[in-house]
Amino acid sequence: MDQPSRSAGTVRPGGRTARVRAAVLEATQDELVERGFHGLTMDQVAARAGVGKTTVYRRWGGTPGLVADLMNELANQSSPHADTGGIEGDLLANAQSVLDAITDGRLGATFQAVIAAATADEQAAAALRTFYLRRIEEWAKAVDLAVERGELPRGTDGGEVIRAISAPLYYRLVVTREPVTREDAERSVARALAAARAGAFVAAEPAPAPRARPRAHKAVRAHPERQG
Amino acid sequence: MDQPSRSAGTVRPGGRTARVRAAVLEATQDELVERGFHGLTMDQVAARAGVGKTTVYRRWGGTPGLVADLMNELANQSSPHADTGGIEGDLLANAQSVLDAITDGRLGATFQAVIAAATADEQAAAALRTFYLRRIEEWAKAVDLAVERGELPRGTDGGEVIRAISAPLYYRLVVTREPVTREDAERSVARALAAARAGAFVAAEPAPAPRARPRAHKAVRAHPERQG
DNA sequence: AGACTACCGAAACGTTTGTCCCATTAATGG
DNA sequence: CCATTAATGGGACAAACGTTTCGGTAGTCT
Repeated sequence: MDQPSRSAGTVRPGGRTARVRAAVLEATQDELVERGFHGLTMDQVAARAGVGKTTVYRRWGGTPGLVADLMNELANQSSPHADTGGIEGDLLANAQSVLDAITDGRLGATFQAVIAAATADEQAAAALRTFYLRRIEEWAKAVDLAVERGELPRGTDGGEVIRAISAPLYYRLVVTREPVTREDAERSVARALAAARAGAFVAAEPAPAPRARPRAHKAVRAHPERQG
Repeated sequence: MDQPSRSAGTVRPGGRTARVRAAVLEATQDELVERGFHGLTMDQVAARAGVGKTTVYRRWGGTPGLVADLMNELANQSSPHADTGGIEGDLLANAQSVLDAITDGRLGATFQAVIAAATADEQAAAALRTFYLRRIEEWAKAVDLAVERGELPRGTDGGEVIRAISAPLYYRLVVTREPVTREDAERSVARALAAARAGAFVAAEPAPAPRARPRAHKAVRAHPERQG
């Protein structure tokens, strides 16, 4: 939200500023791995980065600002969706990357920290939301391709399929706080795929004819013959 | 973990102690509604409850302890699973109760606070885990009944179905931080149900014969002929 | 009713956290 | 290479936080 990465107008993005930012973000990540978000202190980060405490407060405001900036940094490094040629392979790749983001030591600590920070700070929440909406949008393309290949019903909402795969993993991470395993990821894919094939991810109401809307109260069913 | 509700051995659960606890927990909830977990301070809670700051520190230790105790209190008030006669109605009731727990002002603030607290404190995490595992276990019965009625494939994992319904809602709440609506809840039920009917929630490997294990890599399929 | 004692509460205390001031450093532009 | 000035860094400062002490209040038991 501020000017951590690149400032407006007539400032100097030159060497020192960038160097300080890199050192601070790296120190932040180290601290997150060792102590988690609640154990993150501005003082400690400044000391570890070898910069003045004042500087860290001035540029990031507080620990939520630090993790938010870190998240924005990760957002710039996000990779494109997989394209294995089949929808199951793509979705498994997606689930695997979610699993990494959760369980991998350094990366996992960062993501969990941002989730924690987002519960307390709107800036961190915005960074989190932006990151995931962008990520969902990217991976939704894989689903769209599968629809075009005829692997999934026409009209399937790609973004929702991607969410459906991530959701159970985050549920275990944040709500029930159980360990999240590779098997969980595979099951998640299998289930989302089963629902998608059954047409449960086809948008309910395109509403072109506003006449006697079909209140689907029993279950949502696929209509593959509808021309998208 | 301490002795908030009822102490061990030769203590006095008498009037005053219970009165103090009630006042403190209510003040805690009020503060959570107004300021959220990160704005919760022991000082403020004590003042609002009209009790001494020392007392709150002594009995609850810190703000995570407060929300953990609050969660334990809610756990005691949890209601049994719905039984509408059909699995879809039951699952919709479940989704609705999750939705309430998330969006309802007072209740929602409490649950979100516990989720936030759990990211920082093991005591709060334990309270959260216990609450949800118990809740899942309770609602899984509704799925089991549906299996017995023949509405779902034999061997369907009830707990996993219940998780699958809650997961997308919490995902929106905690990760993408989008508003969670009634439509989200209904969609969640429809999708979980579609996957369940397709047999995607049938346990993959009962593994009685450890010979040449069937690596199900294509998709998980139902085996309704297995004798439970 | 009276003694016992578990529990509570007000205030003082040391520690941690965040802010401010001002001298110093080092990019930038000529 | 030098002047300019954005940005940094150390240290002093105020506020918030959590802990400790000790006197007071009110259940509990006989």
